[in-house]
Amino acid sequence: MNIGQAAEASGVSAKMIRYYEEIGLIAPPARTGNNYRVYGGDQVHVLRFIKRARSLGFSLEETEVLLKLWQDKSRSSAAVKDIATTHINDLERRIAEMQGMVKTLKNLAHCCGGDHRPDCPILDDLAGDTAASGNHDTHDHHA
Amino acid sequence: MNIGQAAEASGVSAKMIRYYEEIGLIAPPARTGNNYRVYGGDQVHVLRFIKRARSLGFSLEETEVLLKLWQDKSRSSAAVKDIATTHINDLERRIAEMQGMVKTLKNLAHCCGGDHRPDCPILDDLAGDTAASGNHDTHDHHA
DNA sequence: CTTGACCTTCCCATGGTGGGAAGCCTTACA
DNA sequence: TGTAAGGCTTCCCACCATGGGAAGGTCAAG
Repeated sequence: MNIGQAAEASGVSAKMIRYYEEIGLIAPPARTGNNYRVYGGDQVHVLRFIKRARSLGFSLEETEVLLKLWQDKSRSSAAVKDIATTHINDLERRIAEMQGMVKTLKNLAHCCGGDHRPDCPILDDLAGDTAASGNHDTHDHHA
Repeated sequence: MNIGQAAEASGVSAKMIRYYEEIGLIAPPARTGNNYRVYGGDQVHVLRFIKRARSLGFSLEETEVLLKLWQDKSRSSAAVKDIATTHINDLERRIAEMQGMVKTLKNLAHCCGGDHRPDCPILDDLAGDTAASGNHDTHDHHA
């Protein structure tokens, strides 16, 4: 199985497969006489593992640890759970952060006319002219 | 006002101020005889604008557009609102994506014993041995 | 034998940010 | 006056993952 087939079978691009090898995430595969990489079912399985971990938002670093745990038959599931819960917390922190942004932006957008006139509380907020004053230099020439 | 003071006054690091200048986000400031950058209140205002936009998750590209709109006294607030709502949608899409990850992970973590034994549905899922079997440890562990 | 589809390595780009080196300038203090 | 500290300048490198593409080797089918 060449790298192209392995990519197709795993859903990981050939580019990334080479990269994962380069950074030591996966072992260098065998090579044919023409220097082509050759992969087997096991390697594809590993690649799919990586792909799935990435799709759940684990970093490559975390993925590497998970991969080692997966291959370590005497692991404790607690170690895996630790990584997962840490990652969940991280995700939830980022979600909350973004939700804060959304909330603020929705507020601002709600107050913005969205018309042909220049008056815009969104820009006022960005500029630091918070609602209190409300009077940036505008309304000089408006409709 | 040197770059250090401008950084302090705006909350944007000196490093970033130079970078923003390099990519054309802000205009090159005047220089003193010793080649030091000199900033005034206006520039600091611009930097604070950028800082605020970044803190709301706008990309530098979006920030550049917003900055131009801010400085265009004849803008229409609709243009600003468009950018904001697009950004809100983008944020909400990413939030939903991460929430999906969290949901899956919580499920898996909930089913994981988190003990000294190796059986771990999280790894099973990553490995693709998911639902079909489902018989990891079905046995009761003090979950 | 040619054509096209692979494979190889190598370099570059992205988005934002930080780190740090080498060298100049200014200020303060002994 | 000498020196030390700290600020400024430019320049290069690093991160995290991923993609793009060039230059060249190789293989299979027509």
